Amino acid sequence: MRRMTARPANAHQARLLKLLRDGGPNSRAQLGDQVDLSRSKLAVEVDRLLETGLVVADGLAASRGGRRSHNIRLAPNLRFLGVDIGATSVDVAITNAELEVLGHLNQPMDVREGPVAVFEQVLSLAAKLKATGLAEGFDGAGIGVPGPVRFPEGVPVAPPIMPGWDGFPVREALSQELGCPVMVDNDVNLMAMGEQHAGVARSVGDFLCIKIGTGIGCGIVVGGEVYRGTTGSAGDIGHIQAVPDGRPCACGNRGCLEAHFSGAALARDALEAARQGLSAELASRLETNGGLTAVDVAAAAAAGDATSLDLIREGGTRTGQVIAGLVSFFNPGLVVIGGGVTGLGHTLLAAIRTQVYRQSLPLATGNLPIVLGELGQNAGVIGAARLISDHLFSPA
Amino acid sequence: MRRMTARPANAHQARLLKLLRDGGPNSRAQLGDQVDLSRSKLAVEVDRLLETGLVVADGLAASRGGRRSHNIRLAPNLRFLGVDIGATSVDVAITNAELEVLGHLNQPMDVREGPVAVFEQVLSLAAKLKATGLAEGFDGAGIGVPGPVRFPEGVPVAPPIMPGWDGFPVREALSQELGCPVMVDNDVNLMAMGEQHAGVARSVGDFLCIKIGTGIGCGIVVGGEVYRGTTGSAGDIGHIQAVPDGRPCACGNRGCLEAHFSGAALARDALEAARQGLSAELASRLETNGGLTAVDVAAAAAAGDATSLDLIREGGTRTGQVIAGLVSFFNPGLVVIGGGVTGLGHTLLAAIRTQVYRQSLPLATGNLPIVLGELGQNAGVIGAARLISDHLFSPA
DNA sequence: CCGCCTTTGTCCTGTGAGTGGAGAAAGATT
DNA sequence: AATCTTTCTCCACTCACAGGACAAAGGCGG
Repeated sequence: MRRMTARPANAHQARLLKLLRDGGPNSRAQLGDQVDLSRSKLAVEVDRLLETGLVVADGLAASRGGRRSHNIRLAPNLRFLGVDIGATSVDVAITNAELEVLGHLNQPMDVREGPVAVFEQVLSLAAKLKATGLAEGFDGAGIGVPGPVRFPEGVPVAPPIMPGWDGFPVREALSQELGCPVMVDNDVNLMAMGEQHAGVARSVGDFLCIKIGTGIGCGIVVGGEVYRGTTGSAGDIGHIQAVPDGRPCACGNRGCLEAHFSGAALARDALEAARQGLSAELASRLETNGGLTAVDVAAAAAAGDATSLDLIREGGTRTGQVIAGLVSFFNPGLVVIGGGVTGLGHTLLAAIRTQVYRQSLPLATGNLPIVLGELGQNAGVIGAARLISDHLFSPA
Repeated sequence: MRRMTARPANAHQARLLKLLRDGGPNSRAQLGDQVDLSRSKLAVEVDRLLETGLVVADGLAASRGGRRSHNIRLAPNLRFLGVDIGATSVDVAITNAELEVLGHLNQPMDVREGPVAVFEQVLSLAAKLKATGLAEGFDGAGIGVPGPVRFPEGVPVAPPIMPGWDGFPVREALSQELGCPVMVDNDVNLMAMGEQHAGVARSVGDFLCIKIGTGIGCGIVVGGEVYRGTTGSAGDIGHIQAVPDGRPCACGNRGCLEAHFSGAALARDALEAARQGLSAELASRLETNGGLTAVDVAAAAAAGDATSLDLIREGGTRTGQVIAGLVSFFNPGLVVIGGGVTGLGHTLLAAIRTQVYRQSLPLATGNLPIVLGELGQNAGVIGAARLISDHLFSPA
């Protein structure tokens, strides 16, 4: 099947495509209300989009009191692939052009196996999704990796937790395999874009998106655009010092936030607590599973285990301390908390909120919502689809 | 005398005005090289600018191997007023349209006297400069105040150190008095704009500008534009916690950076040291002057006083700790240190650098210059002139 | 000093983007 | 059935802009 080849020829067409992506099928008249073009000009551009096949007619709209308008929508056969590579698992999803998730697969995996092994997994998951009839091919793919990325080239740079990925041409390689355009970004940035597109951060221009998973990272959105920093490492807050002379960290320093609270740190603390006999609940889980993860702590906390609740609260406080500093500095309109340990939920959120509101100045926190992300596992893949669609729906 | 009334009619004219502002007088041909317009179009726009009187002919340019081109420049009688209100002094300067400082006055003063008293001072200083024949009137004014500003309206909001200024219509009032357009911003943001326009930050897109004066603030520049945050309080880093359970701060918390290091904190520490007999140098200065300020500490340190050097080093370390966190988060291409205590100079800078390079990840610090601002007292007023010129040199 | 090349400035025409109005088409309202 | 709304199409007109022809002004070698 022939895939999307056309791109919008000008800014007007790009604008229209994004309106159709974000607002779904729409009548010509409604589009006219949103774009500030004369009717004649609009008709010309819409006709050209129809010619390219990016957009198709979709019946008649309901009347608004007069002649009914014609509906148009993005081509229903367009498909984007969203890939979210985490430290310990990978998510792959297929979306339509409106970025609705049509199918989603998740598989445990270790990034440290290296890019080749991981790519095999990703491609096999993509093939599995395709086999269900959801897609006949991909018009574009977005992919997130858990480390800094040189964005224009789509290449990871010096990623601490993914040895073997440094300099690997992710974009180039995946594009080759899939035969479609690919964009690469940091996983946290994609989560931020996901929540911005379809989650809690709709209509917020400046916000922070804290992702707490195996590590801790922060997506920064300035004026609706992801800010990546000079070398692509912006938002790397896991190694901000949270505790002076605190625990040694893999990075060589002491007291890094990530050493005190993250999925990995939480598992370690829980193991320690179980071994020391501080928590019967955790000890029994350790025995059953032969190991402990953040998920066990979440479950134990939900069952009322005091030790687990304390661990979560203390972690939330540490995280809150760091976030308080960022809030003073950045003055965001919203802070989103997401990532794997979101299962820790409201206990964590409450601890973070308490600390931030206590430590930041009222002017910055006065009207500052701190909320959990609402897309869960979908945030990353939706963000990935959004990334590539933004690229493809821009003038060439 | 008639003042500037015209504004650029379109983006091309705005572009040309800014080129002439930033690059000085220029030939039509050279402008053509920079703007990617056809010669005919360029000629039309330049002619229109000449008609408005914003730019004037300025003789013939040197030959580049053929017919000599005509020079043009911004009208030489255009004047901007730059005002930088600090906590303890006020700077007023007059610039031409190229933002060169033609005259500069500085006067000690206390913001806490309130807006009315301060405005009187500012207007009298402006009048004094005018009286020297530097200007016959002002085409625009920029003004910086030491606290958060609701930027679009030009009104201070909840400024901690300037009671009485909250909600005072600075923009409106000054515009009325001077009879010209006025823009208001935080003093730190203006310092950042100054260093960006004429100082160390030329050609850097993303950078931080730390101003250490009576308090501590940080100007944030993203993609060449000042970032002000959701409520205009971005960069307010003085109350980030630097020392857990540290000194009580005026804001009600403990351990704020500003409570441990700033002009005010340094003076307090020096006084304490002098009284306790820890430093003969400081004690003698105390006796002579009847009080101590950051300037005394700088002088004592320059004279080799160990206690003063220690105070500066410790302050630099604290500041460096906070900056390290910001660097990890923001990944800037440059960090500029400026403000009143820049007299502390390289001792301070060395301590900050040491701490930042020790605590941040190599990817963020790898190629990160940390330097002193090079404009000193001029940074704020140049930034102020830049602010209003950016406004006036944009299409209405 | 003279011819020739280069650069700059001016004039003019062609093109394509875009606007706005007239009127037709299609439906709602009474 | 008559009238009002809304939508769509068509067309003429304006405007921004490019690009070429040509003139003006200078440099340079003989």
